[in-house]
Parts: sequence; C-alpha cells; structure tokens
Amino acid sequence: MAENKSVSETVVSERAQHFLKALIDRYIRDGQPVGSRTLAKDTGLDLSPATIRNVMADLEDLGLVSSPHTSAGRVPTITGYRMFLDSLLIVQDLKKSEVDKIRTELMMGREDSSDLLASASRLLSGVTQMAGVVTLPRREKTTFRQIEFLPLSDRRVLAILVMDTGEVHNRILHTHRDFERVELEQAANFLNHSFAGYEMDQVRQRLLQELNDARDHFDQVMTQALTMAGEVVNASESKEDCVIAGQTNLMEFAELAEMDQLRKLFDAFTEKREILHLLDQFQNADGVQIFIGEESGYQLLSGCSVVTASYQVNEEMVGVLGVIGPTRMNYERVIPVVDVTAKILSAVLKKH
Amino acid sequence: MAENKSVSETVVSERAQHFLKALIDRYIRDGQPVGSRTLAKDTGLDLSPATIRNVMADLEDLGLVSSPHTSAGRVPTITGYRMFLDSLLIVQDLKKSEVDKIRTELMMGREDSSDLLASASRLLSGVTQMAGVVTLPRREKTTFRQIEFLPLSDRRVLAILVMDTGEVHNRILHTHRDFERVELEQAANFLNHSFAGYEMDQVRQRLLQELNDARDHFDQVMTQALTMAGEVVNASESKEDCVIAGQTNLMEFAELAEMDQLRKLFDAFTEKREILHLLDQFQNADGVQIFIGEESGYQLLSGCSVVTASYQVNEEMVGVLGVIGPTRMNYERVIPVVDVTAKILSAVLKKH
DNA sequence: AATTGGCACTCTATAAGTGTGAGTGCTAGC
DNA sequence: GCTAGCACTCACACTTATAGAGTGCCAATT
Repeated sequence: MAENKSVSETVVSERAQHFLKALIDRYIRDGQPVGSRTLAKDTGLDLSPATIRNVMADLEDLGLVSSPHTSAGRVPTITGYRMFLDSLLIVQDLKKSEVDKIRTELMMGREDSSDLLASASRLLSGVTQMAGVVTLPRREKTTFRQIEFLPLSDRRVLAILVMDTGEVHNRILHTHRDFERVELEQAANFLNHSFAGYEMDQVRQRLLQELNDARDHFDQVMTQALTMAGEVVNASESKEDCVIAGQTNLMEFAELAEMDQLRKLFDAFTEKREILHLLDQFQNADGVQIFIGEESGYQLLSGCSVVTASYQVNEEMVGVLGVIGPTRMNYERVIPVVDVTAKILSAVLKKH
Repeated sequence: MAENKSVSETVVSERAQHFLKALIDRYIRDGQPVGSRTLAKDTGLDLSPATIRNVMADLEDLGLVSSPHTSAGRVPTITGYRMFLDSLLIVQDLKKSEVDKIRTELMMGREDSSDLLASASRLLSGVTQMAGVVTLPRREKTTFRQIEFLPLSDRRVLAILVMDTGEVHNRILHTHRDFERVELEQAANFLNHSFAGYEMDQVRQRLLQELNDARDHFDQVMTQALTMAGEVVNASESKEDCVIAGQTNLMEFAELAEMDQLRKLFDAFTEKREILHLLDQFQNADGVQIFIGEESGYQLLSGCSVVTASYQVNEEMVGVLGVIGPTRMNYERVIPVVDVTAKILSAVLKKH
C-alpha cells in the first residue's frame, strides 16, 4: 500500500478524490468554506473529523483545495474544480419532462431564425437562472441562399440577403442613379445563379473576382450589381453576433456582488466582442465544454464559469451556445441542460 | 411685510427660494445632506448659519426639504425638486462645440434608421454618463411606404415592409401553396397603390375591410395577399419598441447601489414594456419634460428621474428620447443635451 | 499504520461601548 | 430681522470583548 503521495505526480488516492467531490458538492450547495466536521457527516463513511483533516491537508498540499484563512474550512481551488469536472463529476440525463419542456419551448412557432436563437438564449437563462448566450451562426459557415434588390425612391435600393439558416439581412443602398425594377431583377438573378449554395466567405471572394472581371469588360450594370451585393454582404458581417439573455440573474450571486466587477461583466455583454472571441474557441469542440473564468487570465470572468456546446446546421458546427454563471454553479444540472438545448436547437434548425 | 408663511398657500419668499436653489445645487454636487454652515458659504449673501437655519426650518415646514435625522443637514424632497425644476432652474444653451459634436455623431453615415436611433441612444448615454433611451417611431404615426413579397422555396414567402422613416421589417410567411413571382408582384403592386402614404393604423383598418370584401368575392389571390400583408404588419407591431443604452452607467450611482432595486430596473430595461408605457405619456408634450421617479408611484424608478423630449418626422411627433438617471442629476447639463439631441435627430430624420 | 480524541491556537464575525464632529433648535441679545 | 452662544442629538468611526468555528498537532488507541 505504498502508493499515492508520490513525489510530483498528481496521483490522488481514491478516497481523497471522494472527499474532494463531497467537498465541492457541499460548497456548491451553500457557498461557504466546508469544515471537517461537516464533511465527516456528508460522506457516507463513518470517519472522525480529525481523519478528514489529515486528508484535507494532503489535498491542500496538492493544490486542490485551500482555506481562506487558518480557522476556516476548505474551498476548492481552480485546479480542484478542474479535477472535479474532468473526472469526478457524473452527470445523469435530464428528466424526460424537462427535455420536453425545452423542445416545445424551442418549437413554438418561431418563424425567424434569429428569433429562434434569441429564445434559445432566454430558455437557457430561464432554466438555469444564470445568463444564457447563443452565438449567431458564423457567416463563413452559413451558405448564401438568395439575394434580391428592390427599388425605392430617390436612388435608393433595398438589398435583401437570405441565408440558408433563414436569417435575413437587409440594407438600404444609395446608388448614383435610379434603377428599373427589371434591371435589378436581372442582377439578382445573375447573383443567385452564381452564388446560391456557396458559403459566405467563398461568396465574398468570388464577388471580388467577378467584380474585377466586370470592370475589365466595362460592364457597368454588372459592376454595379456586384458592388451592391458586396455592400450588403459586408454589412451582414458586422452585425451583432451573439444573443445574451438573463444577465440580471447574475446579480443574485454573492460572488459577483462587487459592483465593479459586475459592471465590467455587463459592459462586456453589451460590447460582445470579448464574449464572442471566447466562445469562438469552442466552436469546433464536440460535446459540452466547460471553461473556468480564471483559467485563461480573463480577469473579466474571474469567479465565473462558462458551459458551452456547439450546435449544427447541415452537419456543420456553425455556432456555440451556453451559460455563464458563477464557478460555484450546479454543473450536474447545467451540463445536461446545455447539452440537450444544443441538440434540440440543431434539430430544429435542420428541418427548416 | 406680513407676507409669506401664510396659511396653506405655498408662497415661498424670494430669499427662501434662493436658498432652496443653492441647497439643491450643492446637493446635486456632492450628494450629501447640506448643513447651514456650508450653505452660508455657498450663497453670495453674507449671513450667519443661524439665519440659514431659520429659513431651513421654514422650508422644512413647507415640505420642500427634510433632514434624514436630527443632526444632519437638509436634503431636498420631491416637492422641493419639483419647485426647483419648475421655477428655479435656469438652463443655458449648450456650448456650440458640444452641439456640433452631437450633430456629427448623429450624421455619421448611418444608413439604416434603426441604427440611427440606436446611436442616438448611445450618444445620450455617453454624453450624460447615464442611461439613454430612444423609442422607435410609433407604428400608428409612421406611414406605410412599400411592401414586397419574395418567393422563397417550399411554400415560403419573404415579406418586406418599408416605412417612410426608412425602417424595414421582414418576415418569412408560410403559405399553403407555392406562389409565382409575378403573382406576388401583382399583389404587392396592388397593396402599394392602395396603401402608400397612409398611416399604419389606417392601413391595418383598411386591410381588414378589404379582406372582408375579397372574401365576399371569393377572390383567392387577393385574400391571400391581404392576409400576408396583415401578418407582416402585425409582426412589425410587436417588435421591440425602444433602444436603451448605457444602463451600466447607473451602477456607479450610490443611490442605486442596492442590488435589488438595480436588478428590477435592469429587468425593466430588458422587458421594456413599462419603460415604454412611461415614455409614451410624453409623446405629445412639447419641449423637455422631466419626470421624477417617485411622483407617480412607479417604485421601480424611485431615486430616479427621467428627462425626455420628443422628436419628429414630417412635423409629427413620432417618438420620445431621453435619459434616465438618479434624481440627483445635473439637470442644467442634461436638459439641454436632451433638448438638442431631439432637435438634431428630428432634422436628420427629416431629410432622409 | 491508520484513526481518533484532546487541546491549544487562530481568525472571523458580532456585539457593545466610546469619542468625536457635524449639525440642529432655541433663546437672549444686538 | 439677524446673530452668537449653548445644550442636545445622532451617525460614524474606532476600540474592545466575546463566542464560535475550525485548524494543526500530538499522544493514545485500534
């Protein structure tokens, strides 16, 4: 029995792991440092507090738990959480009734796909009581379905771009002369034939090529059409890229009580860039990913965790959805919720 | 000199008013109860604290100021604020440079009118360091310009509604059969001829009439067209109706430090209904309106004030814009900012 | 060798007491 | 009508005391 506690190998005895899990479970429950007495009662094993203390000391040496001060209980560290998440946590499936609730909620007559994503976000936040977030399908991965131009008055043209996800973008373009309806229709026809079914980044590239060609041939109409198309494609690019819901839920958590941090977080939610950047990393990961705020120096998210899963359209992962909440969150519940939501969302998006 | 202090008439002596103004100015400055000594120094008059105390006692009897506890200075009451705002406050015009800043900011190449409103909201919040809010033009007041239908695949039609404000709404409709492009064009043509230039509530009414007529004549195509139009018109109705920016600025204010209240406020911002209802009251008021949170039992806004002005399109007041912040705000500055922004926004909207 | 009881020690959180300063109200005098 | 003076009040900051939770370590037990 001369195993574990070996030099620098992070081998943690079976029993110690059990205690770590018990501690984290408890800490997640009531958010206060867990003492040896409490823990002794929590685990099924009939051990005295003193024994637990010894084990805790070992865990502390390994950097898995720490105490805020000498006479307080123990609190999991980031690495403690990591171990918990990676190997200790066993998530069971969501209850059928809950799955159904999510499904009906998402099915409910959403016509527009951006409505759908927004309601997925709201759903996530509602079910978990934390902040829900859904990235819109990445432009590069979505495919072009259709473009149309409508003449308005006074040298203005309304350009409409439809993606295969059902997203619609429109933009009013100012042109240097009036266009006839037929002209615009022709232009749209051409563009639709050339580009339908291509992914947006290909579309953008080919748009440029064709534009050069058309210029070379002094083809005015075509040049104009391509320019207009380029404009609306680029505009669709810069649109807001994720939907966040239920931010205010985060105000309830004691660990985020500091106005200052909370404000920074909320500002990031409005700005969205950073959040998006963060989520994009998980774009191509399979299954549920968990990210603990401190892990990557994002001090913005210190005290927070992000639980994500990506969703698909046409077998291709196009977006990420998830939940942002305090690191001390109920993962057992949140993980399956995120997982199921991603799957259902993919299913709903597919058949539309 | 047996004037003021008369029975129930709220006659406040010239001098007392002067002190009230000085007190509020000071209170707005540093947010703490103002004592007689401080006030004595603040006013130009060379009076002793004791004299001031007497006057303050009078003001307190009139309910214009109050002290949090016996040995604290005085704080304005709601009625005190009201008097201050109604008759004591003199706002001077904004500096030319600031006006220019607002103008350029709003002019800056916004194509889309909803972009424009959003950036007005951001502008308001940026300049005042509080929350900015702009209601979208009221549907009933905006006029119908154009509607178009585009055939998508699989019995779906994209309906596009353009208003005279430049707003564009679109919606994917599911129909019970496929439509030819020409059919849809005819339908759109008809609708455009019949409704262009009418206000949206008229459009909705007449849509219903025509629908009945068409049903009576068993005119299938027309019925379908009118139904589709009705659908997109109604959808445009239910869209989110105001743009709020810079909410997080409110987190800085000590009087809103209570998480609980702040959360309710933020929730109201996301929900928007209540805010909208509040702002709609000022729709037709001329010039800058100021609303003190407590005044109307909206406990949601207790501790807050709302400064608004309405903006116009085609000589008609269609929307409201303004700023939400703590009652203890710098009105001298905020009022002209709101005023000017409303005027410039109207101007920008006009010539588009 | 693992477990346990006992004990001294540490540190927090809470309450209770203490001064100090800002500010008031009142009264008498200018 | 204004002011100086004075007694009084109250919040706030500071100190001190106390209780409680929990630890670490050691010696005893199994």
